[in-house]
Amino acid sequence: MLDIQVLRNDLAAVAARLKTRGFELDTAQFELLEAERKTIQTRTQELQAKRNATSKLIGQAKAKGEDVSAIMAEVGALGDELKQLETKLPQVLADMDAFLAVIPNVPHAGVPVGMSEADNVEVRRIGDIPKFAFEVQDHVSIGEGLGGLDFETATKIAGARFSLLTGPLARMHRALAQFMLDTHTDKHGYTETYVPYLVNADSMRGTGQLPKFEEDLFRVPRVVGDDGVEKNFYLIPTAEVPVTNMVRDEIVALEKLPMKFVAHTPCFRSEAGSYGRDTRGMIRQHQFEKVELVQMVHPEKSYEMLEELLGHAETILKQLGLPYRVVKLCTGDMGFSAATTYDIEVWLPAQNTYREISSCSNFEAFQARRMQARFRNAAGKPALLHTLNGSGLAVGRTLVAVLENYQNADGSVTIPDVLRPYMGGMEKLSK
RNA sequence: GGAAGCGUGGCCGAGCGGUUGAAGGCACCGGUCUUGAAAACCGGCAACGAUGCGAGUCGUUCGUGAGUUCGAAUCUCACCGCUUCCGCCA
Repeated sequence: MLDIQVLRNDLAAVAARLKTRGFELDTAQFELLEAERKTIQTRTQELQAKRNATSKLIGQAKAKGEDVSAIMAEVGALGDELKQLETKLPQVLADMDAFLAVIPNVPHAGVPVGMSEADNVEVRRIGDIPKFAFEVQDHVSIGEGLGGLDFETATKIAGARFSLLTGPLARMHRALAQFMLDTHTDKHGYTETYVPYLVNADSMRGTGQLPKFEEDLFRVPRVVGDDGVEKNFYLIPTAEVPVTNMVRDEIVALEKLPMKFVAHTPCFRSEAGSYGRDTRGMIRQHQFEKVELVQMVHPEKSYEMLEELLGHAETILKQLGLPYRVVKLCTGDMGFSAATTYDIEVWLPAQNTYREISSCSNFEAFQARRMQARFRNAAGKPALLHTLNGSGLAVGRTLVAVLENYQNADGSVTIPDVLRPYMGGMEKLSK
């Protein structure tokens, strides 16, 4: 959510910056809503003030035993208009809120302007791309060759875009998550968290998935109470949602900042609108695991912390010996809530390209404003936090990357050194 | 699933339908005292919103939503959450 004050004071400038990310702000509509809001709100408050003052007089007169019928008639006269306005005002405010809720964040000044992925800017490349003296296989062939990767059975159990791992492959999947968690908690100072995988609509709204992107989510309806009212749970599309919402409607003490949390959770995405993309393998699934880094920080520190968080995610790839590059997303390629985003892309030999494995973003106060997530500043006043998050990393895609980058001519896969302690000392996956 | 109780400011905790935005305490900020600190004492201290250049003024908010009333933290109803007891249970 953008700051409505900024829209009031600097509408044209905001519209221009939003245009760089491909969003047309309806400034006429805003001005219309704002004018209506102002008229109704000021008139309502005026009448309320009059009512309050008169009611106070009644109390005083009654205490003295005076006749109050004349004043009562006076208040009664306010009744109709006030009642009408008091019904109208929340509607107008809700209209404005609905208008604001679908406006994406304003890109930070340092974000390259562009319309698509093609305009993203490469920041660095790390690691040497492996050379193979044989024809490389993709992770599906490798996994099926080894045994333990079975899409047919997954499809039988659930449907398309699910996977089934068994044996050493399942173990390596777990090992990766464990290794990531241990690294972030022991070396990077994050607090491990276990969170709900089903969340309410307020939480989804807080981080920006709702109201605009409901079709990307798995919705779980449930009947609540005796009156049969239906409310929804939503399966989390990322741990960002439950973890960031920990501070919703909170005012945290200055000394508690920065707050750094890591959570390993499944993530559920409907992948509506991605029919036909990445249909083979584990790249794009309805359910996948991710180790997520989340920070709530002082607004002055958020860009510094973003670089740090990005480094934490990169550490995992370095430790695993996987080649990758860091890309700064352009205005047109960023997510709805982000002010700045770096993607980390890992090298996938079978695709002969880099593929996204992590996305690290600074949301500035965009999510905090929706969540009313605040801290008490040096002056003792509540102020909005900045929130950040990044994958550290997507576990399924990391498994894919390990299988492909560590494959051998005989179809076996060498286990990266850092994973061996988590694999009972095993050095190789083979048939 | 059954029974009872409870939801008040950053935290704890009072609160007759009418100067209650809300006693008191803690925390926090400023001051006096002190070589410094602590203690003690004095003072300040809710959030959000509207409006104004500004000091300010006004409105809303006591779990949420409806209702009664000229007026609701206080009365009524529904819902949500928490606690305790019984039953069931991974």
